[in-house]
Amino acid sequence: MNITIKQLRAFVAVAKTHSFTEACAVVHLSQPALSVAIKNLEGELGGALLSRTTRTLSLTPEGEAFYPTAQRILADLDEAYEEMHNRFSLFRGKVAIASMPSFASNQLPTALRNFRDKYPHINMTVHDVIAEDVVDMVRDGRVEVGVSFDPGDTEDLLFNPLFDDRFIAVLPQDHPLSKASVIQWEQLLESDFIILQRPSSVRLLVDMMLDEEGLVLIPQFETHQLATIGRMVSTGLGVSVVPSLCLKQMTELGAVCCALEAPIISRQVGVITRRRYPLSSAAKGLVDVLLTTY
Amino acid sequence: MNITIKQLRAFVAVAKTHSFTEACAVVHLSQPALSVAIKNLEGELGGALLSRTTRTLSLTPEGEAFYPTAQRILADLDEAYEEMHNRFSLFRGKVAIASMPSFASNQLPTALRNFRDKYPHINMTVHDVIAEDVVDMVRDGRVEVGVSFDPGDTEDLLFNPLFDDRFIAVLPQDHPLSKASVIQWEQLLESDFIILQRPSSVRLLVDMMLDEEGLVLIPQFETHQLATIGRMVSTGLGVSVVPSLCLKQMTELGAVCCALEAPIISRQVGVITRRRYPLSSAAKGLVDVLLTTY
DNA sequence: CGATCTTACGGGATTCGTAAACATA
DNA sequence: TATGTTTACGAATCCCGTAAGATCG
Repeated sequence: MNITIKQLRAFVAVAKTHSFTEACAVVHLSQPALSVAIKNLEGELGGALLSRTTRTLSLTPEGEAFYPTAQRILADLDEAYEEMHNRFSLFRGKVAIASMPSFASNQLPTALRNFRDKYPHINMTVHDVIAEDVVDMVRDGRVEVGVSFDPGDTEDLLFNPLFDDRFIAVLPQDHPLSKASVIQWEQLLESDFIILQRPSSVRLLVDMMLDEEGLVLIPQFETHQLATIGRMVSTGLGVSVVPSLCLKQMTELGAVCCALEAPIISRQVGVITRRRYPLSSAAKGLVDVLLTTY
Repeated sequence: MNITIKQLRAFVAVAKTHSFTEACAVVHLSQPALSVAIKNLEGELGGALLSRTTRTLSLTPEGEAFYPTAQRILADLDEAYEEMHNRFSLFRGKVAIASMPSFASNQLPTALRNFRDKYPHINMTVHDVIAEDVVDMVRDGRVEVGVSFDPGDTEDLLFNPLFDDRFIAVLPQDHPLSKASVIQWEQLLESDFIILQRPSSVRLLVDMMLDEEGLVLIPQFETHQLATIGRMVSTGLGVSVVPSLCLKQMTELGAVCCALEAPIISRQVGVITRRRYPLSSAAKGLVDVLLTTY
C-alpha cells in the first residue's frame, strides 16, 4: 500500500469542490499534478473514485463511500498535528509536580504563579506529600517533577539544588532568647519543646542530629502540622525548630524565628527528576521556572 | 504540515519495538533511513517523540500521547484501504436492482444465482416493481440497475437490450385453438377474455394496440396478478395474453401458450442504467452477468 | 570495546510544473 | 469552440542505502 496523505487531500479537495480546477488552489498544485495524484490514488485502491468528463465530474459509488472516510482520517491527522504542536510550544499540555509540604505552602505558589503567567494553558497538578513520598512519586513516574531534599546518590534520579534549608528556632515573642541573633541547641532545649510527630523528615533529622551530639529532647507536645506548631509557639506553650522555609509562615503566626547552630542542620532542597527519562516540554518549562525563581 | 504516512508507520514501529534496529525490519527500511524519517516527523511536529541514547530508547511524554493516535490513524487508513480494495475486487459491496415483476419472477432468479456464485459476498437488494417505477428508480438513483422495457430515447438513461418480449396467447388445454402454432388476435377475441388491471404496462400496451387495429376487447375478468391469470385460464374461465417472459410460469400453471400475430406486439426488454453516472463495481458486475446470462 | 543511533553523500525514484494533446457539451 | 482533463517531458525535489562518525553502557 502506497497511499500518501497528499493524495488523500487531493481527493477530498476534488470531491468537495466537484472540480479539479478549483481543487488545485486548495492543495496548491497544478492541474496536471493533481490529476496524476488522483490517478495514483485510484491505482492504489484498485478502481475509480471519480467519474470525470470535461464537463461533468461526479463521485463513483466507491468514491462516495471513501469520501467521508478520507475526510475523517485527515481531520484526525490534523487534530493530532495541532495537539502535538500545542504541546511542544507549551501552548497546552499538563504536568504533575510533587512537593514536600513546607515548600508547597511557602515557596511553590509564587513559582506556580510565574509558570502560569508564562504558560497560561498548561494544566497542572500539585501533590503536597511528605519528602520521602515526593521521591517515590518521581521515581515511579507518577509525577514528572518533585521538590524535596537531596535524595543523595541514586542511580535513577537527578537532583538540581535550589537552596540550602537549615533549621531555625521558633520562639514566643516574650521568650528570653527571642532577641538573640543566634541560638545554641543546648539553650533551646532548656525550654518546653514542641515538635512534629514521628514519620516526618524534620523529626527524623532532628532526632538523628541530637543522637549524634549526645543531646536529649523531651517533647512536651507533638503534632503533625507546621501551622499548629506556629500557633502553639506563639501562644507561649513552648519552643520548636522548623525548616527555614517556614520562616515567613511562623512569623505570620506571631512567633519569632532565630538562627540555630552547633550543629547547623541543613539539607539541600532542589528539583528531582528521573534520570534517563525525558521530560515533557511542559515539565521542562516548569523546572526552568523553578530554577530561575529561586 | 508535511507529515507522511511512512513517517507515522516508522514511528509506530519504533514505539512498538522500542528499538530502531528491530523496527527497520518492520517498515523495510535501513537504519539511517528510519532515523531520518523519525527525525523529520519530530521536526514537523515541533519536538521530540523519542528519547534515544545508544543503549536505551523510550518515548517522551509527547510521544506517549502521540503513539495511540498514530496507531488509530494508521489502523483507520488500513481499514479504509481494505474496504476499497474489497469493493473494487467485488469481494464485497452492495448493489440494488429494480425489475419489472414478470422478469423478476421468471428470469431474474437464475441471473442472481449466477451473480451470487461469482461474487458471493456482494449484498443485493431486489425491487420488484412495475415497469414504469423501474425507470423512475433508476432515474433518481434509488437503484443502480433496472430491468424493464426500453424507455425510449431519454437524455439521462442508457438502455442495453436483453431480448425481445412479444405477447403470447394463453389458453386452456381443451380450447379449440390450443393446438394451433400461431393464433390471430381476432380469433382470440372470440373467447372470454381475462386481462390484467389497468395500471399495468401489459394492459396499457394491449389497449393501445387494439385501439390502433380497431379491435374491441370486452374483459370478462380483470386481475392484477399474472399467477391468477394463469390459474383462471387453466381452469377454463377464458383466454388471455401475457408477455412471453411468462411462458414457463403459465405452462407450469397448466395453461397452453401460443404465438400471437397480426399484429405482433413486442417490446425490447433490457438493462437500464443512468447515463453520465458511473456504476459501482458491483453494479458493473451485475450488468455483466445479466447481459451474458441472456 | 561493542552495540546502536546519527550524519554525510551519491544514486535513483518520485513528483512537480509547463506545454501540448485530447475530449465533451 | 470553449472549458476542463489528461499525457509528455524536462527539472527539481525528496528519499533511500552505503559508509563513516558519534555516543552510551
